[in-house]
Amino acid sequence: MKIDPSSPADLSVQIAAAIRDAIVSGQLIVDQRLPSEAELCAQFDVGRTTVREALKRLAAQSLIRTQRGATGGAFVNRLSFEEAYSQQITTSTLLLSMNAVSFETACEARYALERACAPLSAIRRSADHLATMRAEIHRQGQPGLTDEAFCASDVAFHRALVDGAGNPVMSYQLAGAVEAMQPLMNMITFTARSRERIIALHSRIADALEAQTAPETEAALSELEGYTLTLGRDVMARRAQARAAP
Amino acid sequence: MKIDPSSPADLSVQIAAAIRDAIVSGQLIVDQRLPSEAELCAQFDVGRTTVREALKRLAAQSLIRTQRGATGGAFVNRLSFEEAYSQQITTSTLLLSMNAVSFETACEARYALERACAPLSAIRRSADHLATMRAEIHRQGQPGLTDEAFCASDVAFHRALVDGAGNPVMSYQLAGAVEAMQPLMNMITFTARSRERIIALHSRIADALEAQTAPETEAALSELEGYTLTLGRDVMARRAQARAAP
DNA sequence: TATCTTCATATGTCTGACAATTAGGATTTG
DNA sequence: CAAATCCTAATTGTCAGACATATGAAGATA
Repeated sequence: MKIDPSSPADLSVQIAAAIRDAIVSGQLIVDQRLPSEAELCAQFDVGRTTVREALKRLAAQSLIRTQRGATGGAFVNRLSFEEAYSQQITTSTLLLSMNAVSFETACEARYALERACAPLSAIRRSADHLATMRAEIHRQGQPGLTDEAFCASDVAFHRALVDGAGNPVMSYQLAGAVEAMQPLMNMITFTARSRERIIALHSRIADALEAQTAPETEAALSELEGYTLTLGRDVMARRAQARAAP
Repeated sequence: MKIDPSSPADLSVQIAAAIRDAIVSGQLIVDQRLPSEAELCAQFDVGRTTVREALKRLAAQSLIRTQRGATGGAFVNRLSFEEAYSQQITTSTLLLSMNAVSFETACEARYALERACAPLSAIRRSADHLATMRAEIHRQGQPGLTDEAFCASDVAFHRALVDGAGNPVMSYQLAGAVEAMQPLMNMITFTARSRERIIALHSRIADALEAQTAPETEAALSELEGYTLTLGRDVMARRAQARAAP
């Protein structure tokens, strides 16, 4: 692990990159302790501030964790699925909010990915997953439910569908789609949507999964996509109209 | 934006979280300049070290960028698709290498997601995408190609398929699947695979996309999945045998 | 043996200093 | 006057040293 003090890049960036490479390439393995800050200072011939900033960069990416005290230090962190989920959700949320992604594009991606779970979920969904879905459907039907709560329940429903596929890698990959895009869509469509219709489609999905019929699940998801898309376009059109004649 | 000095959490973590929240919630918008380090020190009533570590954490997540000089400072960064791609690839790679994900699980997720692109790609793939795929197929057939180069070409081929869907959100979501899992699979199967067979399947996929027939594309992908799975199992079995009788 | 104390070690934070970079204004020069 | 140059102020990057805080381990004590 070496750095170039004459490089224009910040030293802390270079040090972080060097350590990251060592982790990714397997030179440093999970739970292994990194040298102490003082040792890293000596190794890279830099001040402690610089080493610390490099370590904070890595900590921000969940690559390491630090512990204070006598036997403390920085340790290579086992990246858990949970941490990866939440990172993906933040990244997806920002990506969508900062890049002018059209409603159509986000909607298309979200449902295409979710349909990919349908065949697996139809085979593997457990009673637990079905129970979660039914419970969320029931909650969605309760009068007086706020829009926020309905949206959260909506996310939980789709989450159960995705998790039903019993593939943690897919659940991770879809975290962004479900937990970042769904709220975004809800935010756009909540004024216009019919809860009844959504609940009916959710029920159809749950029924299809219970019957383990993948094509029907996919069909219901496609219909939900179509409905969401129509809603989105309606809202957009209304907004454009409002802007044109205020 | 407030922090709690009596909290057990590190101050720099709290400050980073406060600023992150402000960005995600839209209080700070893209390209907006954050207060200078000195101002942030005063605002949070902490030392400059602490503020700087917080800013480095955010920089590591591409949430801000910093610039030196008179009109410099920290600015809210527009998270580009490219940055998001590379973050996803690193995360996916680590997630797979650190969490004992079975070959079957990774393979299943990867092809399920890629099949989700097939219908869109069959409709939208441009001549460019087809040309890329054909070029990669040609390269894959050249004798003397190293395993690394074959793997890279393999990734490029699948990447073109995914990009052919013309949906940047899907391309982003699939970056991890293609660029992290594909190399992993190649690493496992390269000793046993038949390049001819893979090339034949790639050609079948390219033909199907050229003819814009989604089902045939999906079928070819499924066959590729099946072949990859068989290979993986063979290799695993051979390894187990080698361990049992060395 | 069980509990308490002390200590060494490590990270977390603060202060002050200086270096490096950069934009913009002031000054000099043709 | 215009252009080039220099100067200056603002800002981040790095460093050194100090102290605060947390924590495990060894030693002292009941």
